[in-house]
Amino acid sequence: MVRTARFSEHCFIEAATHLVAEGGPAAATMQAIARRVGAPTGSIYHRFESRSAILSAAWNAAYASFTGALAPLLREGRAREAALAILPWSSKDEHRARFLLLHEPVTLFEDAPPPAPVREELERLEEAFDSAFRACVAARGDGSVREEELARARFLIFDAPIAIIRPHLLKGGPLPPFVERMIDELHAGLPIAATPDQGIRPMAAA
Amino acid sequence: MVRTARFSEHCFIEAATHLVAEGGPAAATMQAIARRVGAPTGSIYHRFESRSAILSAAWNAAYASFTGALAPLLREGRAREAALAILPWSSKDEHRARFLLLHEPVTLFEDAPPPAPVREELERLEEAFDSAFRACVAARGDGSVREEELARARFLIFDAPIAIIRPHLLKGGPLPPFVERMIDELHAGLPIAATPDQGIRPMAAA
DNA sequence: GGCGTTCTAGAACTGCCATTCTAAATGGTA
DNA sequence: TACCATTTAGAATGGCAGTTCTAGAACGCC
Repeated sequence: MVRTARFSEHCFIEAATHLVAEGGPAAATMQAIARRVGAPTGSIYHRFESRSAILSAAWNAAYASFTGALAPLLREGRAREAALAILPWSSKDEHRARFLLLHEPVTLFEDAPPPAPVREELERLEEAFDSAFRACVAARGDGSVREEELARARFLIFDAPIAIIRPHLLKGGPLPPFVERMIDELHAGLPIAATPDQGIRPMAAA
Repeated sequence: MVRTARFSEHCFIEAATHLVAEGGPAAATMQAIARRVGAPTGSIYHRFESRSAILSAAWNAAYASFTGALAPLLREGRAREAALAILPWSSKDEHRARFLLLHEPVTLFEDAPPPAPVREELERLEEAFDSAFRACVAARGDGSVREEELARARFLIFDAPIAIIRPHLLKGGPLPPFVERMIDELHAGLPIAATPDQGIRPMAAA
């Protein structure tokens, strides 16, 4: 067609991801993103209609990468491996992990809501991830999925591993070796299938 | 002395806490805080030297309230009760819980660092909390404190309960009853004292 | 090889927000 | 009662960041 682009959508997303990972959402100003890429600020608007569009696109990319690593394992019912998958994923590129795991979306999009198509894509990603969880839980029990078991699975496979590595992401540097053991023991000690009514300890009834 | 103040330090902190809890850090502009209190914007500067001063003061207050509820239990070695203490604390006032548990400090203070005295107070609070953890871990073992055990204790008592209730804080509304059981079983299944080398399962060695 | 489309390039605009400033009000004290 | 430190009150300021605008450059097609 016409003039070849020097700057791709991808490189703007990459720059935004790095900036947020290193300095928080406020560090990812349009000028900072442009400066990092070496482009004029105006060029960003040829790819993204607004700041929240580029930030939410970066969020979607990171979320898709993460859930894409876990979902296949979940669908096979391999909960433990799925929980451990966060380790290679987060060390593969630390910036994306810091971006995704250290910031709530609400802190990114509070000024302006992201455009509809990007928001819809995130909803699709979340639904796909949710259905993978349901498949995992169903595979482990009698096929039915109770809310409590779903919450347990999400905690064991998603939130707990994140909580385990989060302090080390904040400090920076490599993950200590014992985080793998913690995730492992967590799965050995807390089953996804909720024990219906017998408290583990007498005091637990409370 | 002189003219009596209509607006206290406390009510500005309260307003800032609510605004962040409801709409994220960017919602807590100086004018929004003032409007919520019914004061002119200038009045805030008679109590706080800057925006990051008031936000960090609010952070310190919430952090002190939370750690103050846990520390006494920790020092007595009552890890399970400490882990469960987050439940009454967070339902006592949901706004402070949302403020503290849903936002990393980095997203609050990224524009300007908080003034030195407030930062130092936070360091004191963090040290006190850390020492309570060390006391708890020491009380449960032979008195020595290994890094791994400290990390386990922080996860079991602090990060994991937060991770368990976070999804429900994000959605809003009351906590489902099974979160208490999850925290309980977590402590029954994953001991603070690290099992030195015997994997729980054969595959765990990895 | 001109032409139109798409891009770069960067200056200009707009609005918002933290902060400051000036003036008026207040109320205990001397 | 007069004083004056402190506060209210709210307008003014200054800067920054998102967004838009204008001009010019590059490339592939007809």
